[in-house]
Amino acid sequence: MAQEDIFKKLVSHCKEYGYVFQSSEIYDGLGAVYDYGQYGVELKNNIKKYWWDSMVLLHENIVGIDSAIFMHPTIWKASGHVDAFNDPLIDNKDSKKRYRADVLIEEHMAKYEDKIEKEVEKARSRFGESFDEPLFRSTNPKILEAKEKYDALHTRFAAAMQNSDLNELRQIIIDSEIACPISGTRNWTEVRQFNLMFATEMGSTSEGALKVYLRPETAQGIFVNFLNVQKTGRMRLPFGIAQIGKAFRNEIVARQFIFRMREFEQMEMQFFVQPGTELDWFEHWKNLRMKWHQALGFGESNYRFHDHEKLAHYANAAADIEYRFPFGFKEVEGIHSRTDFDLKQHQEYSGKKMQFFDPERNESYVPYVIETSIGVDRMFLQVVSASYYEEDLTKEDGTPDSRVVLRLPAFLAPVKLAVLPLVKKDGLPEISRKIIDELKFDFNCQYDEKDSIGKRYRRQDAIGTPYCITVDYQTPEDQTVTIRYRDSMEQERIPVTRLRDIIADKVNLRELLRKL
RNA sequence: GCGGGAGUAGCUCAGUCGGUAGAGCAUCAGCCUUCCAAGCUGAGGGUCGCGGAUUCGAGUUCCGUCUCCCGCUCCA
Repeated sequence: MAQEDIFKKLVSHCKEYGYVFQSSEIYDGLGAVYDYGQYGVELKNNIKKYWWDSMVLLHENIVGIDSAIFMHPTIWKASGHVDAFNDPLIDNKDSKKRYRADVLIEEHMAKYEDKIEKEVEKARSRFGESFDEPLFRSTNPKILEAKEKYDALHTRFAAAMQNSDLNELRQIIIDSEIACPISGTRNWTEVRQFNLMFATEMGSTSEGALKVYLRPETAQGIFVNFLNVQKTGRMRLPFGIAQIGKAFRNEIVARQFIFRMREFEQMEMQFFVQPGTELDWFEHWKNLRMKWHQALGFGESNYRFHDHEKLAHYANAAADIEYRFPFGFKEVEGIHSRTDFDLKQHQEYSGKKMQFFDPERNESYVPYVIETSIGVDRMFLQVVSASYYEEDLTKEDGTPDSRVVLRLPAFLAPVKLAVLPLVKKDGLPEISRKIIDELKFDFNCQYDEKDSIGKRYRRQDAIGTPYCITVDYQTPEDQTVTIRYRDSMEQERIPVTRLRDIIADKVNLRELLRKL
């Protein structure tokens, strides 16, 4: 089956079985916003627990926080989000390609610079030893002409950017005769501004209200609490702060189901280190995070690193962990060496010293930061796509059969076990209820007595329940039940009294964490 | 935003030339009692995405609009 079809099936499976619903569906939906259903929320919580425990439980030098979504607006000036994420975009009508208007102009300016350098090189080889480069640069007419054009363009461009003058940006592109690299035409649309951040107002009256943003990333909540946590927790470098929380971004186009949403959830950990050691720690976290993914057993070949060539303004190294989704390898997690950029910015904007006194070195400095940042929703999609199987089976009588099964790792499964009376009479339902009453304190259980036993097994397969306990006529005689395994469909007979221990052992997170 | 595709029951879809809504599965109740979906009987569920136009009459034709899916740029 085509990958795209599988993805479509997966999306409707998520809806049909209560994992993910379109937001505001009865009102025609709200673009790129989704709700998690009764099973989705359980799976999501389990994913978050796996991450949280792998950070906070396993590392004595990592602690968690939960910072507010609203933050002082200056934080986003300091972080660069206010400026860096208001990209002016322009489309070429012929090639249908979209570009950042500022990048187009910058690339055009770079051409003038190239031209100048080429002239210098040419002259250098012509004059040899006697070449006076500064003199040449300041007198050669070709260079002066290029330089003049460059300067004029630069001045105009800088002014336009400063004033956020979108019409002027478009005019610069037209006046500079910049053509689309694909179509070669100059058939451009208007320049439009795309705001990454959601703005709202804080204050009960409109006058005097403070314009605040819904955070576009959770990281800044960690940075601005760096001193609080370091001091109150008596933390010493290296140490980390973990956080799980919602973030909001106005995506230009937001699609591919829950892969790219306007409201999404992040699991971020900022690890503060001594300057100079950051690249070692970067490698360390890259590998550890990859291990965390692979411990789920979805197949090592379905993961890869993608090292960034082009780095963000705050980073000196960056890599993504990509997973092979039905629609291709896509980024699930980013590991970034953020240098001391963020803390330094906050130090400057807030006037507070964002430093750590290192007793060994007997000096204070701004720590460097390694960030691991994973999207909960993307992780959710990874887990679901890795677990979704349409199986062809053969019945005992040889006729073909099929089933849809979510092979979720037992720890992540929303429902751990279903207790099913073989038939709906002769006291079997009562025994089943009693078993659930014992187990419901430990596990998410389900009871089902409707339809044939086979149908009930299939229903549990579809939501990914790893274990089905069946109460049959032998149960009242010797207090045993059968446990049926979702993946193999095989059954074992075990005493009712051992159920709790056996299941607890299988759904425990411990074994997973031990692999890290 | 631009281009392409699609909206009819919870799901998958049919619906002829314009004549007032249909199937399978699912759900619920009952029967049956059976260890791997699709046995029997019955029931509930639809302003056909929304608005307008044409018409005696629109799920069907026309116009507008909204939403979803796919591709292009950004990112978790």
